[in-house]
Amino acid sequence: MNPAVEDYLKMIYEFESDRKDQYVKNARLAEQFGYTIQSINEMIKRLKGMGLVEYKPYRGVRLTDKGRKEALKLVRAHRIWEVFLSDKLGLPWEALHDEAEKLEHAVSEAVLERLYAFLGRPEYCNHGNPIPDQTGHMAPTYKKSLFSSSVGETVVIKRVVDYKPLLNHLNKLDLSLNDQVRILEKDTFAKLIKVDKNGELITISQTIAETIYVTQD
Amino acid sequence: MNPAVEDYLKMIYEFESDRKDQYVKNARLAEQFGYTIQSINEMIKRLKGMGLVEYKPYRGVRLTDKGRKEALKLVRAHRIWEVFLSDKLGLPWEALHDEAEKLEHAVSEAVLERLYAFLGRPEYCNHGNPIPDQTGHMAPTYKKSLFSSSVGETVVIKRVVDYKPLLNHLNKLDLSLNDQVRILEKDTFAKLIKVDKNGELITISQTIAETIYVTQD
DNA sequence: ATAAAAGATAAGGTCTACCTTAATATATGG
DNA sequence: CCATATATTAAGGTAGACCTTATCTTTTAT
Repeated sequence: MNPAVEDYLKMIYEFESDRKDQYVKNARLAEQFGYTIQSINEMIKRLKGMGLVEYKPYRGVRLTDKGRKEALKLVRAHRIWEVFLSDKLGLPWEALHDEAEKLEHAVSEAVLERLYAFLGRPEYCNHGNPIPDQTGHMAPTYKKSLFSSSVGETVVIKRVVDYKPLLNHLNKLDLSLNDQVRILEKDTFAKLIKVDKNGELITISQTIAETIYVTQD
Repeated sequence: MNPAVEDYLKMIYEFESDRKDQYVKNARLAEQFGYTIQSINEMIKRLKGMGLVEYKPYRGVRLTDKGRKEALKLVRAHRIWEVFLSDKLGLPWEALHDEAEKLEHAVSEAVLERLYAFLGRPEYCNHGNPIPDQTGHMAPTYKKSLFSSSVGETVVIKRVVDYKPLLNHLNKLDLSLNDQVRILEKDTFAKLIKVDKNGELITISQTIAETIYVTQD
């Protein structure tokens, strides 16, 4: 279980859970990693040999139970490190992902459990993604997007997609996790949504508002 | 600067500073890593190509300033992680080394500086080794061994060699960093030293007592 | 139904960091 | 000062994880 293998498992896991694809296409992995499809194919064979994925030509790849278990460990490590980096070291949220990406491969389960306890067993990371426990269970994922909210509603930002350019953009808009906003106006033609945050008017494009998840307050 | 290269630099650094060898012999590196001399030779050539070491056949290898700077970064990262693992997560000292070994390669300088500040800028790690600052400067290394102390002296344990079997042995003897002991008896023929720790009589072999460093109280 | 697009496989290449076996050079001790 | 032990170099090999070019197969869309 080296870092390369681990990265593949995590990526496949994220695709599976993200869009509920039955099978993840090799081409999508290639695109995401920036590798050629041939490299992906080779690696998939290796993963299959290790019993971590099942693979159907022209269909794609899917995690086995064993593979999913491994992927969850990584997701868990990643999110726990994000909480540490943010809560204890004060790293800005756009920097968390890349640093956690390195740390997640560098820690034994024993240390991870201690770190988890040290952080107070958080349920969510600093982008609002749930942290699986040792058995793989996790709190629900917020699924209601900001753009799907109705005018007049007051909502709280609970999850954002962990993608650096997006996070930088949200910084510019002065939007963070747990911010409360009220929907003032939604223009489905102009593809814009206008919200109020403590008297401040913030205009957000539909594309961006669809990557922000909220709860009704 | 991949992990393999980093491990070599750190090892060479440790040999250089440990025994003040002018040049580190390839064979010693081979022995320490458990690799063949040929592998060492290849890697040394790579390191030389990167300008990290100078190499004289039949003499050995020595860090260049650039190499030493890199090695110090690693030593620093290693020791800072040890403090974190011990002070914040409560890991026993015999487990620190192996975990820190993985973490030291997985962290950017920016995060390391934040971690260092979070820990209160410690001067020494939990085996008593000094932590270099960003410029490479560090507090003095304790050099007086327990075995070199005289009968009747009261000393404090300030540094131990970071070697797991030794640390396990010290655990069994109930000896830790910052323990105060009084030398009761030193038998250079039997190669034993007897000390008193809070009324407890502890017998230590010369070999072990030479890996424990103290200050006079 | 078939052509174009998408996907898979095959063959051969690179680089890193290891390995082994064999030949050669140097150092040093008697 | 020369033999032996030690150290170095050379040549060729492996596995992992990537690459390219070229061929072949399946899906899907008209």
